[in-house]
Amino acid sequence: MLELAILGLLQEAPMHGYELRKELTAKLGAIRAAISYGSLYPTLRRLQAAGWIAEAAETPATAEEVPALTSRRGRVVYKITAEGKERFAQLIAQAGPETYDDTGFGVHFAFFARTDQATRLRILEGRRRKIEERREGLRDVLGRAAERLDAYTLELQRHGLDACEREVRWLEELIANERSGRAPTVPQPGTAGGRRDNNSPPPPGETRNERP
Amino acid sequence: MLELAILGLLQEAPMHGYELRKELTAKLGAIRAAISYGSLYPTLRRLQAAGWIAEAAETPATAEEVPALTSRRGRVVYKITAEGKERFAQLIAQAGPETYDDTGFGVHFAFFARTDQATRLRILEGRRRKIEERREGLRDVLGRAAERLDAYTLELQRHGLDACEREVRWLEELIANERSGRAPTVPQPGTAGGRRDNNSPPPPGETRNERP
DNA sequence: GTGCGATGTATCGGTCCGATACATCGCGGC
DNA sequence: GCCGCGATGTATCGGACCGATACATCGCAC
Repeated sequence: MLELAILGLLQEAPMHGYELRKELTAKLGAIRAAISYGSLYPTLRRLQAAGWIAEAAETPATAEEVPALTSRRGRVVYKITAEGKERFAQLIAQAGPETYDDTGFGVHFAFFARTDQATRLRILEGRRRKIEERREGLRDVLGRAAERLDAYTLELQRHGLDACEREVRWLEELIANERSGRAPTVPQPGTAGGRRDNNSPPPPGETRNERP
Repeated sequence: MLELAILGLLQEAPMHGYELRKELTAKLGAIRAAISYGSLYPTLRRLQAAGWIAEAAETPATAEEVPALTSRRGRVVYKITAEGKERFAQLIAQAGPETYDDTGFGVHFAFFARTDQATRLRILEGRRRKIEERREGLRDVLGRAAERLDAYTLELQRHGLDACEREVRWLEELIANERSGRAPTVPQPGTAGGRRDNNSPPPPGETRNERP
């Protein structure tokens, strides 16, 4: 998952580790707390070894000398390679079972702007199926095994069941949008009107994963 | 976390691994998919080595002989020890930062029936604080960084924000319940009346972690 | 009698986390 | 003038947990 997220982000701009973590946190804030450096740096090393990313020269640009002298080992900026872009396209399109768990789905969804419509639909439906299964499991427990469990455990299940039902509805709307119209935004009927002027610029417009 | 969950479950009855996994899945179904055997068995070994749990003789009960002969190595039933109960009480009462992440909170909550009220309150409030922080982070991103992100990413954040707000409300109700009255069930105003005769038997009644 | 799904124990490699360490830079306070 | 401190920045280590895999037994349907 981290691999996919890094390749996706580096496609927008070259970055060094610290920056990458911040962007990752902003983009995936809804689904996970913050990527640990203990995962990030080893993964960067792995991706570099595989040839999917490469060190970009830390451009002094138009800077005068300041030409080292003190050994210089500051930030390491990475950029994605052509092979890396292919790898990203492959990862984003193929759907294993891990594509539908909480984290996997979140990461895939976060890069839907770089995913073609058929794949988007396939992933949304797979996720819906998975959540429906979880929902049925919870209903079973709440129905059949209710008297074996204490009130707190039951309350936890109820809250989980509610979250499942809500997510299924959300997915339904996204799927409907995907099939007919286009804009990824959901109307959100409950919470009054939009809080600002519901910013949906021209729909991201099939940004493809070909080379620019 | 797994350690805490196992200790908690074995306090209800001795069990073997397979059974433990099923119970774990039923009890924690709302917060995680299913515990892997790749975690479960090593953890059982670790707990046994530490003396928190012990192998219970696989009672043939009143069974006639069938006394081995074929080397016999079937299910291994574990039971909790006195030291294990102490360990459980210690783990359940102490709150590190991991107590408030999704999994940690879920496990603690699932054993609230074995937790004293002061600790319950502390954990609920800690969790609320953490979710409020996540919520603020998402609001920031949706407010300030909105134009830098594509429509799908924004929709993901919105959905996450909604989940945060919902969980905060849920926690508020639980906290209020905990402070004044007693029953852990939340009134749930939206979804009509209870689906069955809302089974809250005598409130779990401070089941303490002393020996029975 | 045979295959097949549920029950049951177990290991291995890999991903990711949390703690920790350490170095630099800019800025405000004394 | 200089000192601390928070932000920036790279890096490693042990441990928790997962997913795949292997293998053995039992009961039952076909």
